[in-house]
Amino acid sequence: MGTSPEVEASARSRILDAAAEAFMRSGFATTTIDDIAHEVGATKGLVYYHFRSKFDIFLAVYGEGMRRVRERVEPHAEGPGAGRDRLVAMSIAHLLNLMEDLAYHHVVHQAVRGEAMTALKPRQRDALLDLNRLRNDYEQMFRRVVTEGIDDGSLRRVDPTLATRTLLSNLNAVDMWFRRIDGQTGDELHDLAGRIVDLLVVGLAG
Amino acid sequence: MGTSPEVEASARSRILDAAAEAFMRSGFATTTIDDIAHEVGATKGLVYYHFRSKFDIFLAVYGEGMRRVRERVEPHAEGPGAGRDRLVAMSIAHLLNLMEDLAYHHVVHQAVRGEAMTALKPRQRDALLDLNRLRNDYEQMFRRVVTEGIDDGSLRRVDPTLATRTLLSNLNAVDMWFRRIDGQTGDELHDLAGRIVDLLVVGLAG
DNA sequence: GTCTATAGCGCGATAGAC
DNA sequence: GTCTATCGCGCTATAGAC
Repeated sequence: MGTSPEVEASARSRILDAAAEAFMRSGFATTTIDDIAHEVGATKGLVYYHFRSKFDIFLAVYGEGMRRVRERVEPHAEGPGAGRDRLVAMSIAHLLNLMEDLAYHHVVHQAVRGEAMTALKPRQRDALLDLNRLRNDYEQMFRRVVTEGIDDGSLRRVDPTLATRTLLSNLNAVDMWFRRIDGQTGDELHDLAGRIVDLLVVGLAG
Repeated sequence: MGTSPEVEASARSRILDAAAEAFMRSGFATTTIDDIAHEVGATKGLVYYHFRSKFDIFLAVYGEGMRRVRERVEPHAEGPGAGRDRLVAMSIAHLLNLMEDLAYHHVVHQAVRGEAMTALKPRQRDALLDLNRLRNDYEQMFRRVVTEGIDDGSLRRVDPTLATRTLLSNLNAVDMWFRRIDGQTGDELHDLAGRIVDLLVVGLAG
């Protein structure tokens, strides 16, 4: 909501980007406010003008990351196709988001693992619970499509909860080893994502 | 190597157990030496008598965890069976170790993700590199069996590196949600492990 | 809005009693 | 071998200048 289009990113969003990078590199507990400020090219003062605490920054990154991945994956959940096809499309979209927005994804993953647990003020606790609810809804969306795939015969009869958990934690685990290489095209990323999803959907045995 | 059998666990191993639990609960960076000492029912003094630093404790837990999982999985890698069958046996053994030794497994997983990175002294750096080599050998053992499975026709033609990475990170991701329930029998754990491995090997689609 | 300076304290590590 | 006491650093967070 700036006054002119194409302006420089706001201080707030530059701080969020820097924090996401720093949290990915060092983890929440080890990252210092000075690290974040330094990455922005500023000092602590700026950071504390825009955010009340380190944990509030973490929450903001978590929220932004969830918003972005949902926006990208949700459209593929609906539609006329078979459950299996929709699940594949969602999974590829999830992976592309991971690859193109690695730092934010990494922070969401940290949050899901329950890292970054300091002593929370009530305000922060509520915000965290809200975000975790969003995250559960996201998983629930995958589980729904898995169930529909079983019902329409495009997936075999597996435990939907276990299968969804397995699928998502595997997609997320890609952030452990994936690092974007310079010059990698969108097509190459799409191909890699497709091969990973194929391993999960079709399995190792034919 | 105590002087009598069936003695109480040594102080050193009680500290390791306590540290593994604490690192699992709070992560390396957030865990304090006091936390560990408190869990042992002692004070800092004891801990620093047996270990030189917090990171040295982490390394010792990492090493012990790697030793245990290797000991349990390695025997299944050899033998006359098809690659696929050996891979399934190894994966189930890996999961059973995870479930029955959750805290140690959790710390190994943290180490593999590259958490716990403080400024390392040369001595610690060398020890860490040694352990990471052990860990790479462990993954290499899985990759070898995957390749053999492809060659003998029991697995389909996939990229062995990508497939192994996917398999292992998925097996490890189980530590995110698995919590041992009281009264769970060994058979129940074995059954759960089998269903997870089935999802990975056979896939979601038939 | 952004900076500098500093308060305040938690925690890793050490010294030394028992 | 285990405890108590304490040092000293590094970091979150705040106060106040510009």
